[in-house]
Amino acid sequence: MAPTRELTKFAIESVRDFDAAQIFESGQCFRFSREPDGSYTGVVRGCFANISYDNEEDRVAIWSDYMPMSDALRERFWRNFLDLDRDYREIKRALSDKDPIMEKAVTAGGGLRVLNQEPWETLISFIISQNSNIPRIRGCIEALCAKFGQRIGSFENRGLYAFPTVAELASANEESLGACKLGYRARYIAEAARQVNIDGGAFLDTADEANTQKAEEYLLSLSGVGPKVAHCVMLFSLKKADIFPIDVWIARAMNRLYGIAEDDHEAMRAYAQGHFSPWGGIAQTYLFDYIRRLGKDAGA
DNA sequence: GCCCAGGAGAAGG
DNA sequence: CCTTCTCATGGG
Repeated sequence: MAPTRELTKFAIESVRDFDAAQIFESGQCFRFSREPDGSYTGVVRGCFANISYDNEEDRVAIWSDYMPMSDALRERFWRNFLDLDRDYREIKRALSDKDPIMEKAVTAGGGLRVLNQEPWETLISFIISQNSNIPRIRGCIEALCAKFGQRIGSFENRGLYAFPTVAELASANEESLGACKLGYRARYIAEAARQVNIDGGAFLDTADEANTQKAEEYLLSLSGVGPKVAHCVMLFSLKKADIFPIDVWIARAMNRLYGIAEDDHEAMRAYAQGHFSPWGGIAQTYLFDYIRRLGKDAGA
């Protein structure tokens, strides 16, 4: 990629099991866009970044805004975001051994990884996601960032904005939120922002491995957050790799591929717990990708 | 125009 | 506890 603003390059070597398109178009994140050269640009914790992968050199290249930190911390930052410290080769092997369906899913989406995103952004993004579709969710989030987030410059004629902070959304009124085409979700977001603003949302920054129960309980207490949204926040931003979020696509996959009744989410969760643990959440990511490849009519 | 979307909340049984 | 209805909107 030809940098058109003051960007610095950072490379991470010896990375395998990585496919930028699979990762950034998997529906786990909504702020990355594909560039003509196949790289992906987005904003991570207020930092603009363009991320690409060289399949022959096993190298991830990241062009980003200047980051005021040592190279060691910078590497840790991106390794954490991209989940590079997890051995997906081993996880894929373990999941493939479980059953032939998962083996196919893992083979098809072999470059997927579960990103470690910023919890607040993940929370709001998945409140928006309910009963919507991915292109529209992306549009709503970009509108929200442009209207309430801090401007951090531009890239290729597009304005760049940080995701709005808790305080920025807590002080927004419902009508101005409505301008982002959020529909009935505008109230959920206004209320959730005020709740988190008051209680500090402490857990959102301190993902305690032993605190899964408390994290879920807290999330479910927020406006507009039910089981599915809570589980997505836990999996995609709180490092809960064994959590198995169930949406319409996963329900479809568990029905068509595993023969479980499409409305029996409890049976699906039990099956996941029994067969995919401790990688239920990662298995879910492969399955989500796989059933969408097959199409909604697959196996019907 | 019609159906659907990475659901949640409230009401009613 | 469970089932059903409603919510606002745009992408395909």
